[in-house]
Amino acid sequence: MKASASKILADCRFFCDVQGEQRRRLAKIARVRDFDKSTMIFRQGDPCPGVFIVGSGLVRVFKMAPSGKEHVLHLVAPGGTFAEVAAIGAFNCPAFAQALEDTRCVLLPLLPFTHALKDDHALCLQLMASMAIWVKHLLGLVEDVVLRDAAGRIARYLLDAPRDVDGSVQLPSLKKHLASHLNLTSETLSRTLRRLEDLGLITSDADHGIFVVHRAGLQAVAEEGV
Amino acid sequence: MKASASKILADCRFFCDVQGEQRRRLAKIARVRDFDKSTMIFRQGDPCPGVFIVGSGLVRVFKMAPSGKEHVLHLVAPGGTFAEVAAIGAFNCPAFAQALEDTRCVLLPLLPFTHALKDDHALCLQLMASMAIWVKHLLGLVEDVVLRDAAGRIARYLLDAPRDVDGSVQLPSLKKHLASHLNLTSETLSRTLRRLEDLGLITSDADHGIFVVHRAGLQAVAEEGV
DNA sequence: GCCACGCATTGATCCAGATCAAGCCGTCCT
DNA sequence: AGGACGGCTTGATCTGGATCAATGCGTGGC
Repeated sequence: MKASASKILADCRFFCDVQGEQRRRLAKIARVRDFDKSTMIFRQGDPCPGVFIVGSGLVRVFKMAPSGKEHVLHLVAPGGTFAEVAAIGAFNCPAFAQALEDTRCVLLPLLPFTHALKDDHALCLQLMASMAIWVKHLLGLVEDVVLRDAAGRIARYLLDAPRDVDGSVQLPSLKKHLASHLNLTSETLSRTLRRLEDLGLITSDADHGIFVVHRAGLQAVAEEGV
Repeated sequence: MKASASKILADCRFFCDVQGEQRRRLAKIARVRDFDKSTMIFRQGDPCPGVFIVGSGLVRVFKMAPSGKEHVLHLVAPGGTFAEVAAIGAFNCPAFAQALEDTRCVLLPLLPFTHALKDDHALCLQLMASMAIWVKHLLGLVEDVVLRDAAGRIARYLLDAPRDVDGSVQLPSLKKHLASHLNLTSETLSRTLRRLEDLGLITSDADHGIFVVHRAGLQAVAEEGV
């Protein structure tokens, strides 16, 4: 579990294609950071500390309205990164980040990271592509929240989510975080999952496992609602 | 009005800092494209033709739900770009683009553009920053749609929108497009503007001019709603 | 000039999902 | 073991904004 910085770098989607000298350079500036469950890693408006890569654990990145309402932008699992965009764009953290479990991260501190970016064209191209993917994710988010109803969003989530070997989808630790991600209350999430179950599209079992029984049916729900 | 390709390049936020040889290279691959009012420039799912830069006119970039409901991601005025992200990330167009007026664009076709990107580190860095800004815009959009109510979204729009010399805010050509951008119906937009007017926070006059009378009050609306 | 069409405004109604409320269950702490 | 707490489910109600509908207004075509 408690991997070294270079191991974490090697295993992450963002940087795994960066090889040789560039990789060594990144490894050199990398710093390991451990966070206890539920500690806040940074807050909206903080100066950006650099790029984080999750080695183990789980991180929740979310926005907060002045009213206190929260919306999770994404849940970052091992191999994922966060704060890349703020680091690249050189602005303050646009959201909060919180460890949902005991979490080990690698931090590439802002200054050496931007220097590396300036020097290294290959790295730059690499990151460009990763950023484009992040934009795509955000567009999906907007599309979801704006153009789909509750059932549609859940259906899309289930269809897109990574599946286990047995074909089941594992829900995040807490349903309320998933609900917030889908811009729903946990009550509505609960009700809608039940409805999908009653329709025979999915089956669920303890603990947090969901089987998609009727893929085409779910697809229809994602596209047409209800 | 009908500027040349290199003039348009020189005047756009995205590329205006690209100088000398790089600029010449871009100018060389640039192609002028004219679109009549209300023609569709590309459709969601189309292969990405390259990066567009608006020289004159106005372009609406929007998503469409299977149900037919639309949501405008942004309105691109002269000096703005669109399809950059799809070009950089090498995926298909994630949205529709439509000319709202007679519009002249510069197109940097995909292939030569990506080649230029591969060769030119300075250009790469430049675009990276621009992309980060686009991400920030999207985050603002998500935040708006998810965390604010109708009045809050309109208030934020009015506060952020560029002001004329006399301090007035000019609304886009059609209110229904603004409504769609804010994820509202035009009815609700109309009603809410009236409400803000009744509260003495803004005054409006024909045509499409809005004066923010009570800035602090609007700020409060943006943050706390109603 | 006159008509037709599309946009804006206003009113009446409807509905998805939020909110409020209650009960259940698992887990952690002492 | 007992109890306190937090998350999940389910039911009842409320509400912001959508939808439906009617009217007025400006613009462009003929």
